[in-house]
Amino acid sequence: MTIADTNSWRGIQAELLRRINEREWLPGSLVPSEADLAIEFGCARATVNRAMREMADAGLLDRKRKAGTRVALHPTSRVVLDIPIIRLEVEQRGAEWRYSLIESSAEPASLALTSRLGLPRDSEMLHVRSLHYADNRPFLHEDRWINLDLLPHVRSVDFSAISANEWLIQNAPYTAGDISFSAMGADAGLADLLDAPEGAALFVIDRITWDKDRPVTAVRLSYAPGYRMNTKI
Amino acid sequence: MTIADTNSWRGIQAELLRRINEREWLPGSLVPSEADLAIEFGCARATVNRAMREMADAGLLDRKRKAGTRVALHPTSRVVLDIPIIRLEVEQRGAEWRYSLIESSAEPASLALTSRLGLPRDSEMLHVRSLHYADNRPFLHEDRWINLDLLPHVRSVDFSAISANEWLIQNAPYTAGDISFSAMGADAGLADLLDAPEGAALFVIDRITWDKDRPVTAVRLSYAPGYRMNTKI
DNA sequence: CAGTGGTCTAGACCACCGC
DNA sequence: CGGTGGTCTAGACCACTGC
Repeated sequence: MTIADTNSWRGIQAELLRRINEREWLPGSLVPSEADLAIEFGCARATVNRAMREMADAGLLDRKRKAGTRVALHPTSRVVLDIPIIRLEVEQRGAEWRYSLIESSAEPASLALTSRLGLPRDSEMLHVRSLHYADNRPFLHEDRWINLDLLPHVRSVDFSAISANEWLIQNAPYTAGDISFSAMGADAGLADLLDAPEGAALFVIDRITWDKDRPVTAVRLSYAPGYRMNTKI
Repeated sequence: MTIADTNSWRGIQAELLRRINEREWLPGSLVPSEADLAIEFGCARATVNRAMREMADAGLLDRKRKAGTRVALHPTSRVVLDIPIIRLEVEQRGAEWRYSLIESSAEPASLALTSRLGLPRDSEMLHVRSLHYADNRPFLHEDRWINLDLLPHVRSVDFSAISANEWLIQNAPYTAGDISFSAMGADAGLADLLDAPEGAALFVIDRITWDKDRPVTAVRLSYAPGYRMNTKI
């Protein structure tokens, strides 16, 4: 009974998921050791490990050496978001992408920004603001600051021909990033640009990327009203 | 040269990441086969596979049998969000969590909802609305519909003693879910509940969970203004 | 100390698919 | 056909940690 269809790691994982979902293994309870499960399923321990490691990564199992493996008490759902290049995001929605540069100029960055990035105060950064359109309707406003120390040659890039979003992804690798999602009311300027009423609720993504502790770019994406970011668990 | 610090899979992965980040391997280019890399690093092929599989999962590499492994052309950044129980989310912020039930009653669900869930029209569902507080200030409004066909005994649960959020996580397993994030202006009712001005921009999470194609629950979480959801890449 | 998970190995077979 | 990644095995050593 409860024989996995196959003794592949996927089959074993499915069986383990079933036991958790059907409350055969209760939250918080200790589950058999890898070695025991390997015997039960008639496979190598590495195969059981492969199945269980993913479940532990996903937060479904808590594993500790010597203490063994337990079914997680508070299974936090883990959501994976893919954040593509904006052009591709628009095109994947079946819309025509268009892009328009508003402003690109080197300016001293605000104290709030430089301190957040760990740069000297009054550092000069390249400030690029642009609008992305989907089928000729404003889709999002991209407000970006680029670290000129790290990318000096960015001064000569023509951001009316390629979006900063796309240029950076192709030319400025990063090793880490902070992202936050929030909602914000549109101020007068944004409302005008996005063709929305002032105060309209906008979905906002703030992102800072780093290349080994050196900041690359800080960007705020403000989506036109009605935008939804969808995914599955 | 370019010797990995160790021949552990993490060391190898770090070295591969370095080669990609430093443009030693260009986007779109073919990288050596697992077997060749195993020889180069002096380790087993499985160890190289372990390192590369994660990078492929993360979208950094494109792998195909026979065709080999290439550096991804459009590295879409993949973001992982952990969505915990609301009580824990509040407590992790160092605030005191409090909860208050607004309403819990069985009602026929709207046509929009039943069709979305694939239930017969006018199906009766349990409608639970409640407020979560952080340090006595409104934190979020939870507006939930629960499938009474799937969970008939939920009628007798006292949702003034335990939040629907927490009860469901502990008692109603699911196998899949759809999530969407958006921004919404507060209507009069929400504004009043969340102690916010009418029209204030709210961060909203809509989630539907399924247990093998049967809907479990649909919920909308409307966060009080100022909420940010943070994560790292 | 001893049991558990974390990792690595050397080898093997297979599925896929470009050639 | 043959090269590549996907997976599985049997075994091994080790790190961690509860007892």
